[in-house]
Amino acid sequence: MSINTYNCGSVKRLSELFKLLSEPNRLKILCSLGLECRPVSDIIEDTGLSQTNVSFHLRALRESELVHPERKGAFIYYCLPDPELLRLLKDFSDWMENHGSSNETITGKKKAAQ
Amino acid sequence: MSINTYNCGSVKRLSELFKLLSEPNRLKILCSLGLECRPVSDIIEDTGLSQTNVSFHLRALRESELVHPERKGAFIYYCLPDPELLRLLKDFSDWMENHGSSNETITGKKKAAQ
DNA sequence: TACTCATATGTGTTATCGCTCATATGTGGT
DNA sequence: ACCACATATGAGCGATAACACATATGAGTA
Repeated sequence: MSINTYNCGSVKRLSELFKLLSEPNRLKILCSLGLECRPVSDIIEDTGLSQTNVSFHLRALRESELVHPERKGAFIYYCLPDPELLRLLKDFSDWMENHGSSNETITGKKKAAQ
Repeated sequence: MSINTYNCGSVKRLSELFKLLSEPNRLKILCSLGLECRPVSDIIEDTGLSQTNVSFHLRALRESELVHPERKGAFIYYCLPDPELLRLLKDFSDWMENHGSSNETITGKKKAAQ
């Protein structure tokens, strides 16, 4: 057992978290946010997504508290309440690179190495 | 920039990885695998999923090289080629706990464990 | 008050996903 | 060769997700 059984109790919640991160545009939004709080308009410009779409994804992120809104006048600034999340994303990203097996890529994009 | 811009180049691939992990049953399968190589029959018993369903998910995991099959007689053993993945999962799981915000739980369903 | 800008929300459409059923493939034993 | 068992695969169905459109809310300003 030990690490084998792993934390399978929280699989449900864990999968919900991953589901949130499994949407490229939502990831983009999180990345665009980075460590700063930014108004939606910035995110829109940054990601190139439609206003509706950004708002749509922000809702999902907000409801699971991955981001958190702050009014400032007419603008609403979104922040990552826990920037540690970025580190986790980076860990995964790095792992993917080294995983070497390489082409995760369903998209057919192949990369040289690390 | 720095961590802000993050690795937004590989957002696509990262999201694909997360999509794989966003399915509770796929997560269960990975957990059930743990560090050992195990035949499909074990996974089926362990997870309580149907044979077809397990096979279905194994295909997805296999095709992205998150697991890797090894024939042994009539049986096919599946392994995690890179157990580091389990650590990443654990990191996320831990983060979720501490994230405190608590109820990720979009479904509103609160669960102790099982 | 009315008008503008920033953002959110409800509805409907389309695509994708997870699952199951039935069946196929592959392996070992007789 | 046949049979039993382990696993994989393809087709089809129902649920859900992402998106756009139109519209609503809410803040600021005049």
